[in-house]
Amino acid sequence: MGLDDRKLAVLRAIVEDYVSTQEPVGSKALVERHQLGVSPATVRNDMAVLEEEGYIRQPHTSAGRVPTDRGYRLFVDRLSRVKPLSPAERRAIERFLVGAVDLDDVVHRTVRLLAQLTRQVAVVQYPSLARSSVRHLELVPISTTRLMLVMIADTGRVEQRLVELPRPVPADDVTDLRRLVNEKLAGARLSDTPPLVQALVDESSAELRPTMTMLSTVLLETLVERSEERIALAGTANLTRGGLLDFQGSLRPILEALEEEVVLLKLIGETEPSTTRVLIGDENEFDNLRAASVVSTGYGPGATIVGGLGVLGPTRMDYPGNIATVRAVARYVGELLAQN
Amino acid sequence: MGLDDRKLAVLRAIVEDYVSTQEPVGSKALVERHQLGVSPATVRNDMAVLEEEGYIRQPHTSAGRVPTDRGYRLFVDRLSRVKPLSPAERRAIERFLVGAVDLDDVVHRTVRLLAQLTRQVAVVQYPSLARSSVRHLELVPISTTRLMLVMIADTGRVEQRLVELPRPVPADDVTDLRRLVNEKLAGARLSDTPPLVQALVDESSAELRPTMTMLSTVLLETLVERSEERIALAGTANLTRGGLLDFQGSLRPILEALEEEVVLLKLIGETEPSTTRVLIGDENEFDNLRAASVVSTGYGPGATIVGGLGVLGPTRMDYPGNIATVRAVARYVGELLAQN
DNA sequence: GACTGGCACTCGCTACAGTCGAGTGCCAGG
DNA sequence: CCTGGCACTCGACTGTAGCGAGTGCCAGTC
Repeated sequence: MGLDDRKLAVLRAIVEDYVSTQEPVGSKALVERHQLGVSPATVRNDMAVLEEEGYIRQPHTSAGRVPTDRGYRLFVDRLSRVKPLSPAERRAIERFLVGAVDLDDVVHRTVRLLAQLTRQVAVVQYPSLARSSVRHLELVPISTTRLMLVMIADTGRVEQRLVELPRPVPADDVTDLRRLVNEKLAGARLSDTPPLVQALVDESSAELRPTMTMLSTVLLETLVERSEERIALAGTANLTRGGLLDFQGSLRPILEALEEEVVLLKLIGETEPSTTRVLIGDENEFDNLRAASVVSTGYGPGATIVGGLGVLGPTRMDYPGNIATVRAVARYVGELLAQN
Repeated sequence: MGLDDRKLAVLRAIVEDYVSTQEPVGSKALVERHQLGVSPATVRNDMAVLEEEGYIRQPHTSAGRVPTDRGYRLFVDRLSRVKPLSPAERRAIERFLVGAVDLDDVVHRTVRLLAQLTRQVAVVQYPSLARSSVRHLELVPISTTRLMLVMIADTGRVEQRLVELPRPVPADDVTDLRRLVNEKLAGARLSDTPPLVQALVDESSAELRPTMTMLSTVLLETLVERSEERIALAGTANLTRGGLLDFQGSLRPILEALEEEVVLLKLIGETEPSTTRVLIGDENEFDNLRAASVVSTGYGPGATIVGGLGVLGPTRMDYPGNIATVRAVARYVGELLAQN
């Protein structure tokens, strides 16, 4: 495809200028602001080639050039180094995350931090239940025919569900149930629990069986089927930066997409181990987000990954900076989780 | 102030037309669409008076009239009847809320329902801890020096916190602690707990005292001080309806306000018993929301109120409709909570 | 063959003038 | 007190013209 070093440098310069000024960049401005060592005319020739190859385009005939999604992709893959964080940013991360008292707190602080540092919309997935193990199951009698099932996962997540019992169950039986359930399930990965739950029913005494059966369905629902992923969001106000230029004038589709947990999960939840993923413009599968880019990564204690986090913004975003920030925050959160 | 019936009818007509068409309304259009029984010229005279009194204004000299915040206020207080809900809406409410399995589920469904029915931004406050009583406290050993404290409130809310212990505590002691704590606190309103917690420390054996002291601080934090209010939000995409006319062109301040839990709580959380509150434009205390109106009410099982819910939208909103919907949804949610 | 300076051209943006029409305020008459 | 009529205002829209940023191309130079 014949892109020599200088053409790549031109592309890089176009991306950088456009990201920072938000205006189409012309050949003259380019040579003035970057040391390309050639004249505007030469740059124009290079730009013609870049345009032919689909890396940049002209909004109007007599305007400067703007990177295409493909151009950003090339930039991210080959032309940018991850920016090291400034000491101020490192300090901000630590200051923000120190003192979190529980998982909710950690997630909320993280999502706000990300939004603030990147000035984009931030998304943080709670540690996925599918990747958690059962730490403890608690049964709390609410009335004679109602139990509250509380599941505490090793990732810190706590899920509760109400269990309607087929008939009144004495307190001693509840104690038995609690013991049985914990003996069988504590320590198991949530994804491995279905056969164990079945075994619980099979092995229980005739007396407890009806209650255990009822309990088991709720257990399965809580642990596996309804396996609720939770999501925290912050910084939507950042979408309005850059006037109405980004997102071709309408925030509507973006806001709609952000309300769909399913969409967000697809965007940030499916990260391969320890990779930072960048989705640019129409690379992502949702029509509503064709004008947006997403930078996401997985996080978790140590090397394991329990959830995803990331930021969403206009395709015209500071990729190197955002990638660096997302990675750094994910690492800090991982360390925080490892301590607990 | 000399507003006779016809002038009020004119104001009502202006509000209704403006809300539905979103365009300044002129005298001619008014007499055509409403049976006022007088000529445009007469209506113009009335409008001149209404303008003098501050109920309507002209965006430009040669344009129609638009209601002011004060005009909406008069409309809401004296000129509108609450619209009865359509059967379709009633059905939608029931269909939406039936089958909720826990509090989170109820709140999420409610907020989505509200957003969908009113086509505005919906806000639902979780049942306030301050208005809840302790149903049960659970202590779950995480390691020898760490406990997970889980508090289950009668409103269905479940809060958890990690407790760092000053020294290892054997399992039997945890059982004792659990019993002591529950004996003392179960059934108490959260706001009444501080002296009880103090009593727990004072009465505990020398052996348990250090642990109990540590536990008590976390208890107080969880139950009272950090008494976290939680909020669910939906329908932000509705802010983009009506182009950029509403909110004078910028969603920014609105989105910023919606990210502040404190702001939302002030808006919907401070409702006097069983009243529906309407805040119009600059009646609310936040500068960011001067272009917005809020309709909110309290909800709870039976006659008690445990939290607030409401909608937020442009001052140009369908007040009668939204008031009716907010009330109806609050009533349904109250019934749902009463069942549990 | 690669780069450069020069030049004609395109086209969006802004300013300005002119027209149109919705809507008003006022007034005289019923 | 209401009404029809009338002059007036002023925003919205249209068309024209000039400006200027930016381009593509070409002939000339190293």
